[in-house]
Amino acid sequence: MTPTATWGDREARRRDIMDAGRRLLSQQGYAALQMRDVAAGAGVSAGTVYTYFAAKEDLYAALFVEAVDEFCDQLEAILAAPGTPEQVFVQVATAYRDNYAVYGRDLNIWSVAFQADEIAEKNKPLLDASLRATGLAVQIVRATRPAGLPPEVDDVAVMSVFWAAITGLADQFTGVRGRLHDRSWQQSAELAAAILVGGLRALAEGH
Amino acid sequence: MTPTATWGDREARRRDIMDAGRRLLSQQGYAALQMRDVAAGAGVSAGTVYTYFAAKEDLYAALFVEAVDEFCDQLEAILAAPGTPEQVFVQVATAYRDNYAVYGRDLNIWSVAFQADEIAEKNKPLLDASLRATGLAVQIVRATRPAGLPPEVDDVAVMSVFWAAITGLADQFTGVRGRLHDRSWQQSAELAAAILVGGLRALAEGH
DNA sequence: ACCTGAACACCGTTCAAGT
DNA sequence: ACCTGAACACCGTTCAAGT
Repeated sequence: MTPTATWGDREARRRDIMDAGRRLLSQQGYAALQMRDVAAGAGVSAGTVYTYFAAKEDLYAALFVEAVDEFCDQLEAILAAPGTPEQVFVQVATAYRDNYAVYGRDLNIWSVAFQADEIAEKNKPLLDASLRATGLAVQIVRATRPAGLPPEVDDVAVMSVFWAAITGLADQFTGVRGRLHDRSWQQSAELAAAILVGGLRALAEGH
Repeated sequence: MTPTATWGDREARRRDIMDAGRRLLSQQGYAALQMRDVAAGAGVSAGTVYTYFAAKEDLYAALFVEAVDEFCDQLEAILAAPGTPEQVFVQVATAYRDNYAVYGRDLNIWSVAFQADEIAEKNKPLLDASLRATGLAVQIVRATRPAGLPPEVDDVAVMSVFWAAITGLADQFTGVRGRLHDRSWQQSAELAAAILVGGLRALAEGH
């Protein structure tokens, strides 16, 4: 993780900068992601960072895209070897929580990315990563949903509700509000899985 | 909402400052909550704000406590005239969403409040408001939960899962990610209610 | 006592000058 | 071309000086 780029090697330099940023962000949080420290960590001057990323926000977005892609890889692994719907829920939620701990608090970047009606060219990677994640989530729903659900309860609707529960759980356990009760992550995720999957099953059975 | 305090009236002055802060925060978001603008909005100089709130964070916390208290008032109204569990869920979620739109993105304040093992005296109002909200949420669960749940699925465990879904839904609809699908808030909240309440019922019936 | 506003500290960002 | 680092802009915060 020590900077390795030599003079003029823009590819390695960019990697050094992202490495330095990732280290600050994941170890000390967003407030510690300061451009002077990123520069120092990458072994360059402050001005140089700006020849690689036009703004701090762009550096953050690049790191976020990287994290979303890793999360997507985990989703693909889960999709490749699915267990029961309950097990899949807990696996997805756990994978998400680890990302959320680092990036969840500052999702404002999403609003930046989608602010313009036309997606700016530089935001394309962010959009692509987001679409990949959404597509995989829908596939997972499709692979695990019970038969017999009413037609208005389609894959996207189910995903939306399950996704809400997953992000909400991750928030409880990465923030400090988790301390308001003493259940473990595993217990909470399993209970959520039991309630959500059971509720979906009940809907399918026409209760 | 125009400043009204006269020289030396600390109570009215404090109200003017909070009014100015609340207006900036709710209309333009956290990034617009700048101390110089708060001061100007309250008709005082920048330095004066600091004789009422030791730091920007304390002003934010005071506004947040105010919002939590209003939310608690809404919870009490729901508790006083409960409908079906599904209806209660949608009512609570909707009340929460409106708060979340303004304060949800910057819940970091919670971590500040609970960081010390001993709660600092100045954070007591924040703690009190938080405990009031938690207590009401548990009461609502108690009033609406089905009979026959296994003993480990107690009120707090249920609240935790339902709360996760509510915060997650609010996040979907106040952020821009909501655009990833086109369901309305009402539709999404009702589906979540049907799944969660149905799942809890299934657990109680021993499925 | 209460209030002002210039000044300080900090951090994102720029740009003239170096190699 | 690539890189440096001093300088600028902005915003939270302080404090000597006013009333």
